[in-house]
Amino acid sequence: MDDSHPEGEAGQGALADRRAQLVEAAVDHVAAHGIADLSLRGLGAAIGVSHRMLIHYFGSKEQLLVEIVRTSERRQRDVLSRLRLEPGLSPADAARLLWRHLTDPRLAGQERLFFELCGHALRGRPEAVPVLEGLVTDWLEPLVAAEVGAGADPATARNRARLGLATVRGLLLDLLATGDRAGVDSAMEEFLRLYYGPE
Amino acid sequence: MDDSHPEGEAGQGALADRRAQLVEAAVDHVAAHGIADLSLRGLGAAIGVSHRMLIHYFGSKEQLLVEIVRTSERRQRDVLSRLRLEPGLSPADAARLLWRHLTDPRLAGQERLFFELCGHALRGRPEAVPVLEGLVTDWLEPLVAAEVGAGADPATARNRARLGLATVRGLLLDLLATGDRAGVDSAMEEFLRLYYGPE
DNA sequence: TGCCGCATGTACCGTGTGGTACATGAAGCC
DNA sequence: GGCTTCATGTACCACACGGTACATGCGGCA
Repeated sequence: MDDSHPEGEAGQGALADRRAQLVEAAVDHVAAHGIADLSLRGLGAAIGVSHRMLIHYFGSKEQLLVEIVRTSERRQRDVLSRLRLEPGLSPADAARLLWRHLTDPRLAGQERLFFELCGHALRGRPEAVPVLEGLVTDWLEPLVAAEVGAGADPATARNRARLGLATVRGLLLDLLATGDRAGVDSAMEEFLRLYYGPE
Repeated sequence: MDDSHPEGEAGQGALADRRAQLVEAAVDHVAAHGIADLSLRGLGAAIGVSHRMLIHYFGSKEQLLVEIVRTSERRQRDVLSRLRLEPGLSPADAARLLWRHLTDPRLAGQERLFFELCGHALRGRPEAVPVLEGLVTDWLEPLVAAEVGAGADPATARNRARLGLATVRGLLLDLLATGDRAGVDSAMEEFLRLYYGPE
């Protein structure tokens, strides 16, 4: 068979639906088992298709990986967008809420995948490189806005935002590595004290 | 040939010397090219031996990886131990010096390898798992000691140390991902201001 | 010299991989 | 009913991998 493959960009046919469904299942599997030694056969067996079908729908493993990374990034952003902040919240409490969401054990697989992708991206693995570009810039803009809104001058706001992002990432890595939730939470509280002042 | 392989633990024969020499070359190569898709053949070709020899000296690829990780961790610790601090230095200046050392571009490959190994370790890859154990604990002790020495009570010292470690890691990841040295340095300065107070 | 032990190379094996050719079978359409 | 179209499965290919068997050659040593 030709397998003359379908639309180059996103379409809305049943075919695109099936693609989306497969990539969702793939991201679930990858978040649980890692992306490093993913094989089309193993993935297919796990999500109930033959590896032949994965090639059929995505053209190549490389393309599949690209889609997986894209979807994983989208999920990461969704974590933030699902966070509904009540208007009356202090900045420190808003940060606490965000931290609690990020460290939800149900997200652990996704967070592990994030750090795994960072490792691959730092090595120039093409499907993961886009992660690097969004790694800081994507998150900086809203954080800077929050800082400016809280009264910081733009230069300081940028530094503070970048610092906050880095600290959250570092503590998240600590948490995933050690599992010491109490210890990491305490360190985060210490940070919030330094960052927003006591009380 | 039998290849009845040599000492189970470190010895001092010429054989152990050759092993050490090979693993040093291997770490160099891995720091430059990543460990994810390392193959015995590729590594052998890069460092001038046949893949047969790597099996001969290390027994298996897995054992080689273990040695590579061990040596890479030792190098990481050496970065710290080579740092000679003059006694008169303020804590903030000592931190600045450490930061400058850690972000030396010549260490970039090593730092990338560190994050790459974190990713593998978080997935339970056996050769990398030891990284997780030392990831926080190894560094916490000296940092806590420094904090206590600077007058913090033990509980606060622990939180501050953990926070400092996480922030450094997060900013290091930012630097490797974006290459924006000036931006990351500014964020670090902001952190030092919060952490040690102005001036 | 003749032997031996060890380091190294070459050729090979079985396996798992990404990817392809071809078969099959069900749905739609005239 | 006969035809096409498409999704899916099966069988296969070439390749690179980790690992092994065997050959070769060099240094010490009696």
